[in-house]
Amino acid sequence: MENYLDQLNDVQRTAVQATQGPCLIVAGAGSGKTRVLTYRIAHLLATGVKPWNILALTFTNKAAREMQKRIAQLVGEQDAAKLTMGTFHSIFNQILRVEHERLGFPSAYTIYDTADSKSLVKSIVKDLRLDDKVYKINHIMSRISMAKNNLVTAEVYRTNAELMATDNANRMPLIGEIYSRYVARCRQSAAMDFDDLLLYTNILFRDNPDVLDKYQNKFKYVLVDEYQDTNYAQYLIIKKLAQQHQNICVVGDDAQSIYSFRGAKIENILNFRNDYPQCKLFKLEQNYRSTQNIVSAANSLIKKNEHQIPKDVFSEKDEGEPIRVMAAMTEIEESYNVVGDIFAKIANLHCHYSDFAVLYRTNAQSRTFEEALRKRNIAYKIYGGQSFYQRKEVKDAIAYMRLTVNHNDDEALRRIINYPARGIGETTVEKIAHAAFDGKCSMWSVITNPMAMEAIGFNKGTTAKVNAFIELIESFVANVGTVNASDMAREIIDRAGIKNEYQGSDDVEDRSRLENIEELMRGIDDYVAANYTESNTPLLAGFLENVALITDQDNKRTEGTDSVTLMTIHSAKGLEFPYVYIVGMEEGLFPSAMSVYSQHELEEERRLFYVALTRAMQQATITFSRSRSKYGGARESVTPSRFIKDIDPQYLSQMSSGTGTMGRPTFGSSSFGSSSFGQTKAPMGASFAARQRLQQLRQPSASSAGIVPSPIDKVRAGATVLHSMFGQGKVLRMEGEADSRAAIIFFPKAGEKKLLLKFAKLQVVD
DNA sequence: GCTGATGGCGTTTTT
DNA sequence: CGCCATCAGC
Repeated sequence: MENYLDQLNDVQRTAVQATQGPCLIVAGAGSGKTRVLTYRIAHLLATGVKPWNILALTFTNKAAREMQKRIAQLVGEQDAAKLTMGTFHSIFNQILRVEHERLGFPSAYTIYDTADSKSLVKSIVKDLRLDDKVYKINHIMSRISMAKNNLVTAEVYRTNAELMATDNANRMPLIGEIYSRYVARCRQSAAMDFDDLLLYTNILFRDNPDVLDKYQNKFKYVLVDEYQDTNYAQYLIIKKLAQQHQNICVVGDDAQSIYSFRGAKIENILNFRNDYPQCKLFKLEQNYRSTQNIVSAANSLIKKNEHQIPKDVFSEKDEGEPIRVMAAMTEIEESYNVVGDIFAKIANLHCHYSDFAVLYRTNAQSRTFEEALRKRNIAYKIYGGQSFYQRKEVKDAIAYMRLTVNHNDDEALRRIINYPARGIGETTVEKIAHAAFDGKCSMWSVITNPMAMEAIGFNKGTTAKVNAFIELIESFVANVGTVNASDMAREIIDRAGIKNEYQGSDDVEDRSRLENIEELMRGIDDYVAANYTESNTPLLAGFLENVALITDQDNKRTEGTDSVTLMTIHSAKGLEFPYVYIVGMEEGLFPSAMSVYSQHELEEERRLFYVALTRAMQQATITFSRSRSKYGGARESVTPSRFIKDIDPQYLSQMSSGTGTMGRPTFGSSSFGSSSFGQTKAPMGASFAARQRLQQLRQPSASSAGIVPSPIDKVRAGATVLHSMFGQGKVLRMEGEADSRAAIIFFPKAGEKKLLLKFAKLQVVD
């Protein structure tokens, strides 16, 4: 502990020691950002600052946990546990639970997740009898979210000329109205969405100077990680909290700001020095992660951006290899090249599967790589996709718990009032919802109010069914304040009969649903175990307080297994791998986003590419396929990424282009991918290209020499070939075994034809 | 209520 | 091209 300062380089050490006053730490990729942050906190503690006076904010639970762990190693569990450390949302959620009265919310308010919000917006659009084809739910949600992130309340929204003009131009003049109703319905349901946690914190501090003062004095030292990712609401909270003591330290890297689509404002970090003119600026420029070549290549790329804090990231590691650029004819070949390369490295270099990462722009791009990895029996894990808490069965179970704790939670009620099916149909639910709307109350208040129910005029059967539902929930309520969360949750699951839906089925899906419910129960058990003391019985309400803020980003089940990582570049931020493949790099990072970038978007795409490159420690490989077009299909007139040419060529490999499938592409000229297949109607051109493609499949390119594509891929590629060869023919489906299949092709003039495919050799059968 | 057809639409993701 | 949501129809 006493020599912890020796474990830092000069800049890091000064940054750690500059504890007083505002401080901006610009941390280049791989420069030991987390290290500085944790040591800084340790140093604060060592110099006598009390742990409860320190607030440290992160963006993900994972980052918070990681930091907590590392601080505990430095200063011990005791002190580390007394720090206020966590995500923005979780910390301000905690504060709002305490100060709820100031905002007129009950302390057991529900947190609506994205699905709840979406369903609420949908129901409002329906109430207003608007066309949901015009009023696109996702668009409305992002407008509302954007407004909240910028602290624009519904009233302000509706009086803001610019916002209204935009909505009018988009033929959605009533978004302001939807926003108002959304806010009202959330209130009636005693619910906050994710954005509300930040918005209401701002309102709390704005309207209650005494409360603000209390927290300003509690948090004498404020530290923020990933500052480049803060949005306006977060920015303002931090600013207010730090106003009195001015001990605000933000850490981040403007070159890694890649979340503007969800409200992040790179300006926050760029303008920090304007907000705090006396701020001390530290630049962590030594990269401890990557070879010189990777660092230089990344620098040469990011240098092209106008808006940035200039810095000179350098590495003292070996020069290392140049960045490899590999082109392939098809995405299948691309994945074979990459996987073949991984395979060869594992065989030759004695490295592990977990040393490799395949990074792409969109989740959909993982498919071909998954298949290629499976063919080779290489273990892989794929990040992204549905998270545990978003699964239907888990959400259903939690909805029961939510409704038990907060009766007014309309979204929970809607979800389970007829689940498992108890004969309460949609019509009934809509009638209740309307009555709730008219009465400005929650749906629960309607169904538990005999007069209201009478007024709607349900028949006996329906009334009985609704009453049975009420009784079920009421029976939980009796115990929810005394029985511990585990037992309570078990009682709810059993009595609600959720498991019956899946029990006894031998469908794998149903099995996994049961397992997920068990997993949820174990999670609640863990919560109880972690919070149990003699004087404190952890209740269900306590578990629910945070459950919406939990994600399973770092899943225990996949952690530690030796496997290749497949993920989007976005989710790779903060990680590092010896070998990184940045794949699918044609047409920029996002296949359909050709030449649509505004200057800002272009710079963010460049930063994204920068993030991808700087994940690599030993070697980075960029690959792209010449056949990928916007939505599948075969098209050859694809320009290679405009971003590859932003890298200084001296850091790129000059690979042999002997096979025509490898090597550095020719930039800026039509010689690359000049054949116009897919656009042409000339069958000869198409079949020439198709023959070429077949050639590719028969003769694997240099990097994949010795690797024979599996029959399935040949057939799959075969389908593409067929499509190309016969021009207007449409491959309807494939039949038969992998190595000998039939392709059913529909020809507009000749009708259906069956073609036999044997190892990609074609034979017309019918 | 469930199933098949049909049509529309399509980044990145944490909380 | 495929996946999803939605809806008609049993």
